[in-house]
Amino acid sequence: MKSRSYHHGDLRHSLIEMGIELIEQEGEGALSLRKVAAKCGVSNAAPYAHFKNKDGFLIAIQQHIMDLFTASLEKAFEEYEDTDRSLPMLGKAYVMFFYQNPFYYDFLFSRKNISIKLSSDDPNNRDTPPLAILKKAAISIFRKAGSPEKMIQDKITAMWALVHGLSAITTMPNVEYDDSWELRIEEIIRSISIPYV
Amino acid sequence: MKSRSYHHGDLRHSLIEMGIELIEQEGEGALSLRKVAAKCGVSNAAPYAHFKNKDGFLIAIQQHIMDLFTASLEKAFEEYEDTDRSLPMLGKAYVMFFYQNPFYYDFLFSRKNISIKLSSDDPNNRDTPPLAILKKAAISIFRKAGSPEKMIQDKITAMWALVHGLSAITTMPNVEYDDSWELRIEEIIRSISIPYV
DNA sequence: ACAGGATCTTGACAGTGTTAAGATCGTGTG
DNA sequence: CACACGATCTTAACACTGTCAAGATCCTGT
Repeated sequence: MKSRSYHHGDLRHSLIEMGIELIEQEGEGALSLRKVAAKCGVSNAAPYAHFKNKDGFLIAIQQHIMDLFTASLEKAFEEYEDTDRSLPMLGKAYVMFFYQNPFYYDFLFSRKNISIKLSSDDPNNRDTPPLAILKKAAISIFRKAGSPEKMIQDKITAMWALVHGLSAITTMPNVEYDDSWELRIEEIIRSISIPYV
Repeated sequence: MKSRSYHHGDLRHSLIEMGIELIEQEGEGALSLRKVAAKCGVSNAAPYAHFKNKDGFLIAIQQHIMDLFTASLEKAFEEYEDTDRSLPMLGKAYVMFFYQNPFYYDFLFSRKNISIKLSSDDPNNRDTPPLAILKKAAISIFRKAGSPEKMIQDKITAMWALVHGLSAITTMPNVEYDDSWELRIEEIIRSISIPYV
């Protein structure tokens, strides 16, 4: 933590924080390793001691945002667990996380080449935490409602697509919303999920 | 069209085509104005006679892809007009367009700063053609089915979010699909839209 | 105490977007 | 038909970027 010594002390975290700050202020296009390094009072090549290259740095930021996303969904899951609103509220949390931080959505899903996976390709079907939480809640609800087992997969996918699509739409520039958008989100999700419950 | 003269003859179109080709071959990260110019046998600064800057070039590519998207939806709309499958099939066309060209999805929706709008912010509510077609078909179906007028807006948004979300999900890397994904798309859309029809 | 690894700096290179200045071409106007 | 003017293209340069090699500095375990 000493700031005047040769070694920074906490450079990795500082770089990530300053990187996010820079993107929020000037947009992702203005992000450069050199600028972030300068913001941390450190030289050009210093970041290369902590990240393989710029993509590695971006992936670290994505991971950081993904952790925030996970925490946000977990909180909503616990709050409404075993409630009749559990699924709509979880979906709303999914959408609101990005609605309130549009840059998070862009940054998490806009760079296909390096983006971390939401759904996994390993044979054990181990999804990323956010998706796993959503699926878990959905399965529970749909089973309880007596949905035919063979349709549950499609319903889960539909539920995921709905909230992900709402996230995409609500973070688009220049999309118009007549009413309070936040209130409508819950109704929209409910209008889809209710028939299943 | 003469290729050896000082003037290229059709540089603007060539740049766009070569740009798309380059992205498809080497990824969007490898796209540079200089490389595209070279591919067209033209010098560094030549593109600046046709586009204000790189963003202008990217916007032109987006516009080109948007035209393809519009044509694709219009075709599906005409094919299934006044059918009981019109809305699911239109939704499927929406998803399949991007599923079959994942790079189109990225390029159209991944760059918030410059992306052309799907929904418009002008008071006349004039949406972009693809969205307008989808809304038109949805309104017609929902009205015919006797949906309460004040819920139609939410249902349309849900429909849009569903197909847009499916597009996002199916173009993600490393998302696993057990069965033939194309067939499932129709069922997923139907499972949502049927209750309304 | 000190060797070795982690961290950081300096300096350099190739590639990029962009602009200014000027060369070449085509085309409408007299 | 001439020719001036605008559209198109080239050359040359600038600042900025990602990245790496070589070396300086610091920390930590033994």
